[in-house]
Amino acid sequence: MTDEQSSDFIREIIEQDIEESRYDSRVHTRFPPEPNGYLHVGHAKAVCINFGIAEEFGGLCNLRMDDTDPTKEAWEYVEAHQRDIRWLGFDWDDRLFYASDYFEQLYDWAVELVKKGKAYVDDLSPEQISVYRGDFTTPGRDSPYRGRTVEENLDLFERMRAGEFHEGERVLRAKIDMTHPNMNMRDPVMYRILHETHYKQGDAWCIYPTYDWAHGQSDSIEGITHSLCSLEFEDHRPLYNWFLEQLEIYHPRQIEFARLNLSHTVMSKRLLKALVDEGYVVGWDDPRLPTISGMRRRGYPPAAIRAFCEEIGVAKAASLIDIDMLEHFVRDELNRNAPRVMAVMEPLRVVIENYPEDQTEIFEVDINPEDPDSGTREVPFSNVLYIERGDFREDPPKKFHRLAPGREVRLKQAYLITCRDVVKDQDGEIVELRCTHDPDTRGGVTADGRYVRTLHWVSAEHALDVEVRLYDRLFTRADMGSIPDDKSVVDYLNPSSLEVTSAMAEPSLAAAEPGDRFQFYRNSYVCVDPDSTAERPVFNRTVPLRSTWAKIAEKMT
RNA sequence: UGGGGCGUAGCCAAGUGGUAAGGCACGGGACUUUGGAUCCCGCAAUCGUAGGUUCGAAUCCUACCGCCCCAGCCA
Repeated sequence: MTDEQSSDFIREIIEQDIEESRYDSRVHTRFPPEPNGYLHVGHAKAVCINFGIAEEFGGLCNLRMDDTDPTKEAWEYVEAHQRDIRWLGFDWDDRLFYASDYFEQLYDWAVELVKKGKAYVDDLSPEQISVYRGDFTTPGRDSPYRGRTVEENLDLFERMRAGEFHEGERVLRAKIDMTHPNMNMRDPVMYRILHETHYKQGDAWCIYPTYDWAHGQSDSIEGITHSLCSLEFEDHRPLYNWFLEQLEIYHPRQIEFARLNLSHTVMSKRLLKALVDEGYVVGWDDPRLPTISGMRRRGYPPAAIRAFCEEIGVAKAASLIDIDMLEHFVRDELNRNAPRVMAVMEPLRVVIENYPEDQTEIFEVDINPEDPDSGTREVPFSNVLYIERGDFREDPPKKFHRLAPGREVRLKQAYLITCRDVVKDQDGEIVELRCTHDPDTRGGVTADGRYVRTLHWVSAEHALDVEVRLYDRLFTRADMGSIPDDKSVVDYLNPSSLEVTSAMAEPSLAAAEPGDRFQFYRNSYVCVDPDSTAERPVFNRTVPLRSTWAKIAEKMT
């Protein structure tokens, strides 16, 4: 966003256009979602491209709802889209538009095409239209209604609008070429009859323009210079050009780029909606979903998503990006900004034998060692503590450098302690460690500079019992776009994509608010969930910290 | 099969006739009050294949192969 010199083929085209004073050197883009579901990372990429390019070239980017299908759209989605795009860090000022607000203009233009003999009302059924269209190898045939007079077409089209016909009874079609090798040019449907209430236009209309008829003209109306869209619209470009030429109106330039595919997840609104509707996840904002709202709830910072979108680039090759890449940017951002806090996931009781039983010390612990200006927080210390069970081994393997009988470790910014004894229950289970602390190491400082590992800890009596939701990838398969025909995405759901557990956390966390992000020291980045209450704080694991120890341990087994 | 696109390391991706950037992942080391971070170093590409043009080709030409999209009154 600052000194980016990174470019791509789209930016190059735009630079070229500016140089040639095309569109008076203006740059005006738009992000045109349909309000029929929630936005996901794939949309985030498009948002970053459209808003980002406008920003870079000193231009503007509109937000436009492409709302031409009343059967699928709703205000809920319009609102969610705005919330999500703002959260991502972009702003459209007062330029929120709706394709449905152009319905009247679109209708007038359709009438104009009818008058020019370039559009006609067809009485064929949907099935017949499909048959008449032919296929890849067979040219289409003209509809028997293709030869209607302008007067007849005008009359019929008016009556379509007036509501005289049933759904599916007639459509308005562009009269282009039924034998065209590009299927989109075989007299595409411009209007269909839908006796449906539109979430925004109410019952004002019973004929609705198709996307193909509405999209190009909407861009034209808004004076868009560069209509950036995904690859699948490449073959629609000739059609959009045809409409614009027939209408002799302002002509934006369309450029297509590859949409984003992420490993271990799905990116189609249809599949996401199915997962939500069928209860495989808790909602559109389930932290396991790649939706913007899901990532927000999971704890992904918007800056990380933006950095990710910048890094993956813009190209035309179909790609599948490893989710590790996204997580890298999440960690990168959180490492620099997330306050550190101590929470013990699997508590092992530690008693400091030479520390006064009735004493409590308050230590000032760094909020974020990465950020010298972040200050400190207060953490209470007492003679009974919890440390991570995995930080102790009775019989430590070769490369294990943490606590073990007779060994010394540092408790983060508190004291160095040495393990003196191991207490077990009847089953031989370790239930407690008896340790001593070195009073000369207050704050974790050693006079002789001896090197010991540092552990996180929490005072038992002050600890907060919190819920922690551990998330993992939603699907076990990397490429969900190429599953076998006899399988469904549900077959690849990761059974352990969510595991609910608890932790003993330092008391400062009692003040945490939903949406607050932290690093559970040495463990994970987390984010307070909206389900959180004062009685029961709930944390979502955004992403675990990387761990070379985990790799070593894995190799040893 | 007709049309439209795309093929550069495990995954993204620069490169636009002068001898293959960068990021992710991975491996090693230094440092460390996070086995994190940081810093070094390493890693891997006969540039889909085969021909051709050229002093010189990932870049130009030809053929072939592979992958993606299109036969909604969805967007």
